[in-house]
Amino acid sequence: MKPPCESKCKLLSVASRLIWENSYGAVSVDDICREADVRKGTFYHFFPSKADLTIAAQEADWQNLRPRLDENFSPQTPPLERFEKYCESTLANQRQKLQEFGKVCGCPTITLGSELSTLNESIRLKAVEIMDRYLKYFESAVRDAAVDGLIETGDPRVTAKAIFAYSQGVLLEAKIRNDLTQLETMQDGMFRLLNLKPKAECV
Amino acid sequence: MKPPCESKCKLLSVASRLIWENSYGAVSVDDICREADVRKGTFYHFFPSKADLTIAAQEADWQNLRPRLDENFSPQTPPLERFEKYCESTLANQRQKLQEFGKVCGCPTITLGSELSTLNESIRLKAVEIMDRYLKYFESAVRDAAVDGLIETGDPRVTAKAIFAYSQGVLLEAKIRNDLTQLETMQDGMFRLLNLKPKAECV
DNA sequence: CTTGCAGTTGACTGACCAGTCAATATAGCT
DNA sequence: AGCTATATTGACTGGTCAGTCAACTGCAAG
Repeated sequence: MKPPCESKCKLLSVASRLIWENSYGAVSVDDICREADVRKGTFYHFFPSKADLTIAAQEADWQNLRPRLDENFSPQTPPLERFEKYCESTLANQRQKLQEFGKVCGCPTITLGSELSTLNESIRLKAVEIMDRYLKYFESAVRDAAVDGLIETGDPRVTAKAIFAYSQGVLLEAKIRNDLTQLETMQDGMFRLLNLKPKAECV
Repeated sequence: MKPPCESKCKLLSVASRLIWENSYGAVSVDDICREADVRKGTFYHFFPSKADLTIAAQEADWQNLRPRLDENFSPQTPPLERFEKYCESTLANQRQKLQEFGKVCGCPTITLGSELSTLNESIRLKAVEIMDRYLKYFESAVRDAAVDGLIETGDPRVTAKAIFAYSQGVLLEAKIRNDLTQLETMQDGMFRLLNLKPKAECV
């Protein structure tokens, strides 16, 4: 028998990758099993359904991503610089995927949420949960920027949501156009949405 | 025999609606035929494949949408007001769909493009084509606003792309959250992205 | 009246779908 | 060694998938 978790972990990572590269609907349980080199019975030993595996894979993705976000949005970093770092690491991530897979794949969570929001309530809720986790980083950065007097104040949550929506829109555009150029200048739009005070010469 | 185009048009409108409400992957040719009350042979008499029907349905959707956009973005309307009108009509459209279907469905083109950008090149290209048509409205409104001295100038195309990406991000967020509240304040973010001159008291 | 043709039908194909299950294997524990 | 949990297998089900096809229909032009 393989070391504990090997089959389960392999299923999670293969599913995560295949769904990211293709779509939920286009990836079958058989596809996932084949690439994970695991038989179907094993799949259903660990996961009650394809949708449950998908939710677990989303959570695993988040856990893998979190250290990067914790670093980008560290309270040790000046607030505006956090957005800068986030834009850079997002671009780097998409660039790497493009290089190894040949296509811009966008954000796995939002792509999946978009495909299934009307079809599978538990997957939709998982996407919302992860979106809200992102939002915490954005919101605290906006709040810290306001405290530092860098931006015209307003409801930080509203501003954070606008910036997040914008970033997801840019990512989606990049995915559909299969072209990263707009992602390279994403920071400009974020700063406009922040309503930077004129005197602020940061960046 | 039915009047000419009846079967073909029914297939287009049913496909458009089903794919909008569900997803490309979740809607089968059989589903479309059943709801259009047309037999499968008829389907394949008019369309060589499911993907071809989908592309034709996207084009038909655009043709139906165009008069609304032409009105929203009429050069007769002051430039900033055009964005205002666009936000209002988009919100109204989503609200109506939510009321009759029970779920926020977002933008059909972008949702489809997001699902299939890595899987079907011709559908991806159709989505890009339609996105570029949207962009023309946005870009000319930005340019007109600059000429009127309402905004800090910059490359109008870049600004238009940012506003478009933002609007799509907000729509996507609304779809995934199944909640229209952020869509109600979309105009604020657009105006921030426009870099309105301080003196501009429009709106 | 007949010939042609776009539109329509329904039965068909073979592949694939998600999910099931009883049998088997292996690990750690006593 | 024997027991029990968990892990694994591979064959199986019934349904659905996209797409095919030969035959049929009714209209219109010659």
